[in-house]
Amino acid sequence: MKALAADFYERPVLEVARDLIGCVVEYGDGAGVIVETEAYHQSEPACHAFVGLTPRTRTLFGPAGRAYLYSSYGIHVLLNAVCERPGIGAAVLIRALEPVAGLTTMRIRRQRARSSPVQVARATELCSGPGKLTQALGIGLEMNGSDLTTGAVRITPCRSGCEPVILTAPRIGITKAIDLPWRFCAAGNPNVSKPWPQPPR
DNA sequence: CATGGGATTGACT
DNA sequence: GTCAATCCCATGC
Repeated sequence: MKALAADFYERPVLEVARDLIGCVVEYGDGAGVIVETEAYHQSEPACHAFVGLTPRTRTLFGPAGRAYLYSSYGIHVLLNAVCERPGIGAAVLIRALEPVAGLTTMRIRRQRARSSPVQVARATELCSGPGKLTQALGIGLEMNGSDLTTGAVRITPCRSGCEPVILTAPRIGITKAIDLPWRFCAAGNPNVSKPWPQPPR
């Protein structure tokens, strides 16, 4: 399957975040369907680009369709897709995947960092979080700035006819701009990270 | 150069 | 529910 092209990413970040649900992240032998995303934009303080152009945010302000990778809490690597025009700092955080290929390798990678192998037995525990999925796929900081449209980390389109029902909710794990409903989840998918979004009643 | 705060996870009470 | 691990990098002196 052909990777999504740059014009897919060169749109308002909220649209891209929603449209990425159902698309597939591929790297090496591993792959997973995106089931959870969050949008970040330079206009709001939770976004790294809010502080302007620095060495850290260079990728964020670059061309759309690149991977923005950074280290969180010094332990985890988080994968984002850069969006909008160059000069605009915006990206979609990929928060969770439904594993579809390379599960054996994912289990080995995830098990390495754990004292207990119990949790990695479940497929739904392999990529149910932004730090987990990069570890499961083996994506490291060295991929920062790489091109998602032509590079080793690829994102391919949602299979037509398989578009999931999407839930919108406030972003999680942040302390600023916590009110913005910029989190998108595939409704009812068990691979979504906790806390699960409140379903509409 | 020193300091402090995370877009998290997993272990433990 | 609480809490620590661990490091990048923005900020300030």
